[in-house]
Amino acid sequence: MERTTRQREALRNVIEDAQRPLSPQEILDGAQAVVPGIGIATVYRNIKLLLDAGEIEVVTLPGENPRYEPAHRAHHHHHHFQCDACRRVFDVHECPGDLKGLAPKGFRVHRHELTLYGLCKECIALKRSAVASA
Amino acid sequence: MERTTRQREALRNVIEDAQRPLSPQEILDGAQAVVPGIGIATVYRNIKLLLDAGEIEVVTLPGENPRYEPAHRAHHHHHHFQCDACRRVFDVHECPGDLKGLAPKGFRVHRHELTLYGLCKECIALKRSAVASA
DNA sequence: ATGTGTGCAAATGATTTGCAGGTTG
DNA sequence: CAACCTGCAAATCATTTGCACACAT
Repeated sequence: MERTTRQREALRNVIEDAQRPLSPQEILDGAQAVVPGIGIATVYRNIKLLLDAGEIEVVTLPGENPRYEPAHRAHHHHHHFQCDACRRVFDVHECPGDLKGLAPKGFRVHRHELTLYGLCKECIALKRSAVASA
Repeated sequence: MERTTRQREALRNVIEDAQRPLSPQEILDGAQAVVPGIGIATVYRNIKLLLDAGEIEVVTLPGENPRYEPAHRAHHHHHHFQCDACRRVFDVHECPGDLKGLAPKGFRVHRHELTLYGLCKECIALKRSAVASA
């Protein structure tokens, strides 16, 4: 049965309080403040536990190391938008829908992942003011 | 100046002849058949060279190590399919089309990446024969 | 007390780099 | 023969695992 430890509680809180998906190292950094001496191995072990328990979810974008966020914040089926300027990632709740027809014949499609790239609202505004002040 | 070596030629051919993006290890395996003794370091060094030369392009899927494919094949807009069983990656030439409407309002979408997941033809066949022999 | 959890360090797996010797132009 | 290349092994980087000890229940 799963036990309650200072380390696990600290890790849970760090992930919960973050306003964005965190990398294992970022999670460790946050937990160090509460439980000095906590090790990176404990972070990885608990990430796995929390994933299995369905408390957190992994966010994997192409070419980037995995990050983790609370499951309740990640909800149901959704996609991501990454800003080419600020690199931040936003949730996209729209979905193109059924894509099973796209695969080569004979293949079976179970699910899909979509990442949109471009400029977020804020970076568009920043660019506009930069041009204006030029 | 860049020189012509058996190793480099072999690597180029393996990548060119493949019908799908290859991992460094897959490239090495293919090249071993032509140049026994070729090492993984040579594969990585030449991948970097070919990337800089614009001959090949990187394919990065969420949570996966990079794979490489010839630039002329990558230049056509396309997507990827990854088999949940054998983990191999295949090109998908179909595209759902315009996805600009999916992003939050105020965002500008420049491009998108789509990855389909499921079972490839071969793994479906393997599963079928496994069931048959059970 | 009993088994889970933790820290440390060694083990992985992927990729990079230093070095000494081999090959190309 | 000078510069470029290669193979090997050691070095990184991120992540995993073995072990002995600590701790929750």
